[in-house]
Amino acid sequence: MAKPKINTMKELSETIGVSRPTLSRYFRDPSAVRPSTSKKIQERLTEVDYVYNFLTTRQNRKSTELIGVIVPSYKDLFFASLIESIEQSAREIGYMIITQSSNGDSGVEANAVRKMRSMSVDGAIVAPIGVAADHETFAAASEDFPLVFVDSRPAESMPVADFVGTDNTQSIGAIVEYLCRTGDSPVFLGMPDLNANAQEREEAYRAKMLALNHEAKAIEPAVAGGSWEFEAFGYTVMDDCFGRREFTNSTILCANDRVAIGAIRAANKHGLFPRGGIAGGGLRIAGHDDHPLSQYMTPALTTVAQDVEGIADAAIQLLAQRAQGGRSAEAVEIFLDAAMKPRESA
Amino acid sequence: MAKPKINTMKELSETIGVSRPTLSRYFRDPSAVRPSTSKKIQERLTEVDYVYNFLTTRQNRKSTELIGVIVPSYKDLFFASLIESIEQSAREIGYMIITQSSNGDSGVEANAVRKMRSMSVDGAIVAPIGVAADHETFAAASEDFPLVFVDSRPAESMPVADFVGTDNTQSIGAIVEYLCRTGDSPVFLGMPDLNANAQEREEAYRAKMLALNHEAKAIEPAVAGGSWEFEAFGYTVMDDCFGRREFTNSTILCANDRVAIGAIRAANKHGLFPRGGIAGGGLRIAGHDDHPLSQYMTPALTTVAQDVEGIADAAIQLLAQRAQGGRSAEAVEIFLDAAMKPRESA
DNA sequence: TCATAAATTTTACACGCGTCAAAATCATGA
DNA sequence: TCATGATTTTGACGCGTGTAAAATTTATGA
Repeated sequence: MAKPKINTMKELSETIGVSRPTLSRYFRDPSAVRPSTSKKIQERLTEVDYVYNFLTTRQNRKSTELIGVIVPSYKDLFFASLIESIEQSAREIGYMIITQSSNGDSGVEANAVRKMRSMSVDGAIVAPIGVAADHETFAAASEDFPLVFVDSRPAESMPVADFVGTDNTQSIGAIVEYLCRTGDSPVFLGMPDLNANAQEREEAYRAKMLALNHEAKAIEPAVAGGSWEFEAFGYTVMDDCFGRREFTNSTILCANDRVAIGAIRAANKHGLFPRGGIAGGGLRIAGHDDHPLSQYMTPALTTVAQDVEGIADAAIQLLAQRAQGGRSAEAVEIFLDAAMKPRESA
Repeated sequence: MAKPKINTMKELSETIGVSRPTLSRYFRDPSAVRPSTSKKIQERLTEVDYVYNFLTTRQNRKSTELIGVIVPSYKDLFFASLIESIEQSAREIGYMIITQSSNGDSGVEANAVRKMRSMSVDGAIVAPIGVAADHETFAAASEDFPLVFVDSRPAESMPVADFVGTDNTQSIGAIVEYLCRTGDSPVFLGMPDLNANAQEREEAYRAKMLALNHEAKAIEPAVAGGSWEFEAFGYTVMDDCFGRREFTNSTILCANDRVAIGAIRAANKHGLFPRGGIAGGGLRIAGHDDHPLSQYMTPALTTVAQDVEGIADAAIQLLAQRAQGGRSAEAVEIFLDAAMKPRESA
């Protein structure tokens, strides 16, 4: 009972009985043709199986309505959430996203950017590797289409590098303030130095500690963590510390939730969390991001929630503006606030 | 110090000093032109900034070297792992993947399939919603290109529906056998009835229990779980049970790790896991999939690991074969084994 | 009813690249 | 040096669709 398959617009125009360009106009805007024609097309369309050819339609349009998205990894629920939100926001304005993972590798990232160029995307949203990124590739790309960085900024600045992300000063400030208010002042456990957030968050921590008149202290990882396996990093570093009975009674602020999840695992292995929940004093662990699973940890992870939807939305909006309004304006940087999520772990 | 920007192949051919078709041949196969010409092109190419036009090149090739991937959600590390592996495997054979999330909605899924058709992909890998899928859309798509289902099969069968996934009978069988051997026989906690795995795994559980001469028992969820928020489902159901002091001493086999993570959280909330780890008797919880975070739970989750890379690889290979060898052959179904991951929780 | 303006449809060409047949170039041996 | 065959390059056309300009139809008003 399959409908007859129509492959080209020309075929379709013949079976419907209008000229091909009329069809083209109809697809772009059904109200751009005479109502009677529009109705006729609409009716016949339900009786056949026709799908437009994406490649050829985009070839000739000024806009491809494609948006490129590049993230360091899919296997990170923060980025996964971001992609899902971006896809959502894009869908709403009729855009399609092309996603590529850079696998934490600047070479792969550069290839991904080049692929975006080859696909003539209208714009790209990039969560950059950060360290050792290929700036020339980014610069060349930003000649072709607007580029919006999210989550973190590349190490060196770009020509017109728009950015949308969380205000680390605000988010880290909020949780440092919370931790100081509710118990011991925190020590900081960073994350592998892979993007700007690693440093920015540590600096934000130090600044807030200074402002609150506490001494800042960062845990020096015994292992050199150059990988994106944050949980393993957090676990290994803290397992090592706890094994030496260091920090077993501290408040530990982790640079992100994935590190914190590893740290919690280490703490539980060493039996450092009392059964009845945290009861003033003792080990506390806090994170950053509000990773979807952080509330399922035991103890449930206290953290600050990034406004993922807000970031996705702002990035898409920014891209849309750039696409229309010309590219001359200054670089825009949008910093969104994060919200405290006090739970059990601190 | 930016290299001069070249937009079209024609421009490029003029600046290099060869004809455009020669360039075309060079890009398809550098050895297809005279060595001296090849060398000349190669050298000049490093001095300019030229990116091929993806849309137009694919328009005229017999193969677009595009593979569509549709998953129910990005925010599920199993699917995220799958996508990452597929992207990897595809990259190795020079293919690019186009990913779309169906958001657990069959309407969105159907749109995604149509988008794949419009993009003239060479094939598509689909982790289907399963229940209430739009079969007509799938059937129409499979006329255009080979379709491989992964993870689960759609409720009704397709014309030629290739499938690659885990052998639930083997995987569930293995963990049921393990659980029975090491302690009490398990009760089964399913997952929301969203795809074929939900039922298949319960049936596999019942079959194995029967074979081992144990009585099968499934926990009846008090809540109707129709969403993909598996952790919330597992938590809610078990929190309810534990609140009534039911199953507090049982061995619970969950249909997947995300459900198990929720269940573990509930158990910890009710203080059901002894501090020193599981010591014969008492509550045990096991999962299925080997979710990347399952080893960071407390207790670390005992589970069976799906061979994600194997699935991705097999799916890509299958697609490649179908693309070359014609579409006449029978439907292929590949079932991969899963590997026991005994950890602390059972 | 007819001229004229407004709206719609069609004709014709463009887009950037793949590809084939024909032309040009090259290497080889007498 | 020249004819011959092999290889490489080029000219020309096609892909499916967008789009501007021309042609046609429809609507308006006297």
